[in-house]
Amino acid sequence: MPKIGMEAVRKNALIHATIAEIGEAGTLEVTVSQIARRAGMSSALAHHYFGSKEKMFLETMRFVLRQYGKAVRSNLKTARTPQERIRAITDSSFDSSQFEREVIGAWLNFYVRALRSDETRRLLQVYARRLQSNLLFDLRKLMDSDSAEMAAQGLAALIDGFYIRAALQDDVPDRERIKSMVGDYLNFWLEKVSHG
Amino acid sequence: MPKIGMEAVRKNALIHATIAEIGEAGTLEVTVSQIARRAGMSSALAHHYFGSKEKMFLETMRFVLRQYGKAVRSNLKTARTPQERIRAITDSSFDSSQFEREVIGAWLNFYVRALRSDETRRLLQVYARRLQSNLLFDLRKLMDSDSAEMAAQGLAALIDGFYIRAALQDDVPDRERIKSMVGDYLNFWLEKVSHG
Amino acid sequence: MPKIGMEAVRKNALIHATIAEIGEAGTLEVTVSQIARRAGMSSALAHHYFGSKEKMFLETMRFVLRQYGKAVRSNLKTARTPQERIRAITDSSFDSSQFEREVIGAWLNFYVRALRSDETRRLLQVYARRLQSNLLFDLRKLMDSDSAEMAAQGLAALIDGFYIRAALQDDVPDRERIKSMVGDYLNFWLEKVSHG
Amino acid sequence: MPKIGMEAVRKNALIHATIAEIGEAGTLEVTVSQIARRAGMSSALAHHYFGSKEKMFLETMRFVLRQYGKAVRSNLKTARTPQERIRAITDSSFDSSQFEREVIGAWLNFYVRALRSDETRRLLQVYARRLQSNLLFDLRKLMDSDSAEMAAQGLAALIDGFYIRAALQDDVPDRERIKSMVGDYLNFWLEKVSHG
DNA sequence: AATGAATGAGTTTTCATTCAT
DNA sequence: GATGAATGAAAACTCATTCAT
Repeated sequence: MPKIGMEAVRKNALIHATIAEIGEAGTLEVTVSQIARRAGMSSALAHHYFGSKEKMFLETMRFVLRQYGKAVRSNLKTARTPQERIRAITDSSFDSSQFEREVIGAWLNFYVRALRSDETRRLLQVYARRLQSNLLFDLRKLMDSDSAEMAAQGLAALIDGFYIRAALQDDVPDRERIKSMVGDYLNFWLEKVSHG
Repeated sequence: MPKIGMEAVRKNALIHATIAEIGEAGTLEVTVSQIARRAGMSSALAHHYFGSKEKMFLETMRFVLRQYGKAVRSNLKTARTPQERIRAITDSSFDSSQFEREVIGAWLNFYVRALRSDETRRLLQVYARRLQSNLLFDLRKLMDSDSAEMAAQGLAALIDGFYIRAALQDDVPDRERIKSMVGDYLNFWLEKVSHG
Repeated sequence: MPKIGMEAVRKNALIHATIAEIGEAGTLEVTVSQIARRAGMSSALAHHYFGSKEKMFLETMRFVLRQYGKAVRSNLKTARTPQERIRAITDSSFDSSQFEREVIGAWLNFYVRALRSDETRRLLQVYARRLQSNLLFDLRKLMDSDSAEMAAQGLAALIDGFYIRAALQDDVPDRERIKSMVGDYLNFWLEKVSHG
Repeated sequence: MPKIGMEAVRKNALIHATIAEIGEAGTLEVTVSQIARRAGMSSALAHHYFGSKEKMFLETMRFVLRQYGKAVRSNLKTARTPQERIRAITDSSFDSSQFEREVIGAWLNFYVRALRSDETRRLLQVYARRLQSNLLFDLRKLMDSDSAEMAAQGLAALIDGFYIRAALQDDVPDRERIKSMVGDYLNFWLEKVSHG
């Protein structure tokens, strides 16, 4: 077993600490010192590895997005029909790994940072578009292109909406309920295009 | 050039400057100085009138919520059937006054502040619940209570989702398109309960 | 009855408000605004009449010192023997008008201000010396000059000590007890010089 | 040029700078920046080490009280009789280390802060009571309990009075003179109870 | 590699003071 | 005479970042 370089270990620890700190502190205004302390090192070392707070947050974001990508790919493995594939994609946002308070906090953080950080926004959009095009690919097999476009937009909005409400409000349906409601929305579209 | 009755004028100017600054600067981390400068006064005066940054933001939030409440009430005036009333309520979020980039930025600011400020969260929840109960009141006339509950949750999530996407992404449907998609979602529910 | 000029009325109100504010707030860091509000006027008017906070405090100090002077003179009226005169002087510091929490607070304020304000220190010293020379005048009739000097110093220190302790500590003897202890101290000196 | 173990060094420097600044500047309204500059560092570092101005002042107070405690204990070492012990205690306040203008300024600062800071008052009272009970312990061996109580109160007031006068006035007896006058006061009491 | 030490730049907040009316 | 309006200057405090070791 090759010894893992300290760099990777440290960066990893900091990324997880960033997510944990945002989630636990319940605020996006976390300091580098807080994060570093949680990761068991000095803030100076955090800077040493990441160069800046901004870059550390970006790496954390990449990590979270990668996790999400993995969840999607994993769910897609057993999906056969287009419908199953769409469900696999939409369900991924509410997998337990994605739907933990901490991860939701991290996502919200990215959303807010994206308001002013070009790089954050770019990163977020790359993933958003990839998700959209995946959805579209399968939706188009089930309906006309215009409908597919709208269904994709609607699905994405519904997912984001449930996500943000989970972060900010109390009386929100649980994971399974949400998944089934998103599934219903997809069915609505399928029925609409078949009956219409 | 001091004049009488400036308090209302100044407070108003500061509230609008807060919204404008958040919207234009594209960040939620605005300082009192920035806002005061935009409103054409010193930061000391802003503190003089509001007491603290927190209170200034709370007042701004109340203003935005009041604006939203007005939009809802105005739209409800011509609504006759439950269906029309529901449409009136959901459409209000996408009225031009609500759907400007600056106002969306302000809303996002409140969402994020609600993460740690009890008073902000309370204020937001008061409005959210009022909205929910209004929707439920009319939805229950059209479907069973369980369905109404879910439809209300779904509508709220869809609205929030479109809202946040409008703030953060580029390729988002325009206002009218969104309104019609939210309307479609309502129709889905109405058909479901009538056919089911 | 000639109408008293507003200036005198206002100044008087501000001086009393200064004393009251220091006494009640229990701190020396009172603001001009607080004082002016208590006196029922704007802080701007306070500045109009006094020119500056410093000057307002100096006037207040003069007032308190004048009150003290009056108390001394009043007590001296009925005093016949040197001993009675000395008692009259020392007792004055503990007259009810002088020994109220508010007045003690004001005195303490002057002591502290005297640390950096030359004019305050000068004012305080003028009164202190006048008091000392009054005491000395009578003490010298009862003892040699050196003893008189020391007795005067000791009496003054004892008075100041009880005064500051009354402001800062809880378990301090009451007024009458203090008067009698100061009287005892004087008697000690008288006995010392007669027996020695 | 960072070195290890600087915390103790820096804190120490800041404590001494606090005392020096109060003493030399001749005012109690010293800023953290002034103190930090005198101690040769940035105000940020002062905050880093002490957390707040309040805490820095409290630490300084503890230091001064500790110094005073040391002086008392040192003086008590050679004291054999109750009378000698009392003298040892009362003399300690006028040891050169305690009676420097700067230290007196620091004490006065604490007195004033005690007006509003609960923790400061508590700290001050702890020491005051310890001193009182030490005095009482020995005084009771020499006189009845009531007299001992009064003698202790009188001694404390006399000490405080000389102390504050030394801080604020010019024509005050020197250290040795004061010590002997306090000693005289004790003797007065001893004679009183033996002759009375 | 790792960190304690250190700070500059910036944030909110306070307040004595000034001024037009 | 009186005040609301307004501000500059300064306060305490925070934090990302740098650096010597």
